[in-house]
Amino acid sequence: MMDARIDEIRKQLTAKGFKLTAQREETVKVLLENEDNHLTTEEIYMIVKNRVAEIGIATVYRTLELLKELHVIEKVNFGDGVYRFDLRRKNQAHFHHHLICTECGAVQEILEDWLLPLENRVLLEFGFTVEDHRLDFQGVCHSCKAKHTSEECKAVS
Amino acid sequence: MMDARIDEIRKQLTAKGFKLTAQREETVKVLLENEDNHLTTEEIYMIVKNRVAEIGIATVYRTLELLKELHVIEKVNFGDGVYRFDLRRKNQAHFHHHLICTECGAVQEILEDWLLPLENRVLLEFGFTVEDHRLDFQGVCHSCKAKHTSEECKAVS
DNA sequence: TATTTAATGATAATAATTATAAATAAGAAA
DNA sequence: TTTCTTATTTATAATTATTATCATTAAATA
Repeated sequence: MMDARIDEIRKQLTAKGFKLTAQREETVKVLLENEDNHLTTEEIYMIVKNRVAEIGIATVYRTLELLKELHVIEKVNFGDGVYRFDLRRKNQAHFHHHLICTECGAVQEILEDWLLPLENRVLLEFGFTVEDHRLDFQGVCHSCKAKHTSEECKAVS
Repeated sequence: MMDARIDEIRKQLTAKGFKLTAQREETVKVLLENEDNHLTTEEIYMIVKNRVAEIGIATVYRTLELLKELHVIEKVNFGDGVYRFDLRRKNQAHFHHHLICTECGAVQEILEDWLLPLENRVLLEFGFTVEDHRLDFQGVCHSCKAKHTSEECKAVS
């Protein structure tokens, strides 16, 4: 299944005259293995370097930039000063939504697209044709709330 | 009206033991005068410097950080590598939505809050309590589309 | 007025990213 | 296969945005 995805990306690259080098392939693999995380360039570089020791960080930067151009990945910024990368899942045109916990920093994803009605409204009210979107919610996640209540219980007892 | 807004901010500051210095006041004024733009720290610094020549950029950074803490402004990142600042309008609890044109770069705002139903859904389905949100749409704005059609007309004639 | 504390400006330091240039690898042409 | 051309990489320098430091200044308080 991962091989199929890599082949697909190879085709996308060669179609535009690029090559899937060993460095690029390893970077793609790291992204595929971490589909649920949002890794920074640095983090991706560290993992890739363990496998292809002679890789330079500039190559990782370039590869990520290239994959972004091909819409294989998304470059996101949750406001903590670094860019993170997020694989666009197969058969999923839209960029998924995020629930960012302001207490523990956990990022949960909503895979379903909740914005189609709003995009229609944007077209009608503003004459703006939406090509992509981004929706993040900041707040307190389920487990942090659970932590609070248990702490309150302790405080009372 | 601007003075009233500044007074309000002064109160917020003094309530927390901070002062509204001349530098801070001038920075706030620039933000108020540019409510519809999303200025970078550098841009804000340049404008303020024209009025208070001896101000240093570190002060602008610090002031913006402080205003962010007080929820007077929002720090946003549209993915172009710099942070921009956006004044939270009076009587408007939520952070407004953005329509970002990928052709001309214009950023239009939706002031109305369209996300309340979705925030309720997030609570029900994920047990996640939303404190804030961010919604950006990328696409083609009305005037860029108009440009296209006129160019197509020229091409035909 | 003297004293304490907050805030500032100048500048150094850091962190992330991008540019450069020489070396290497890969594919196409001979 | 060998040569030629081009893409890609590595290592490193340069750049950019941001943060930290620290001496100085301004403001508030006793």
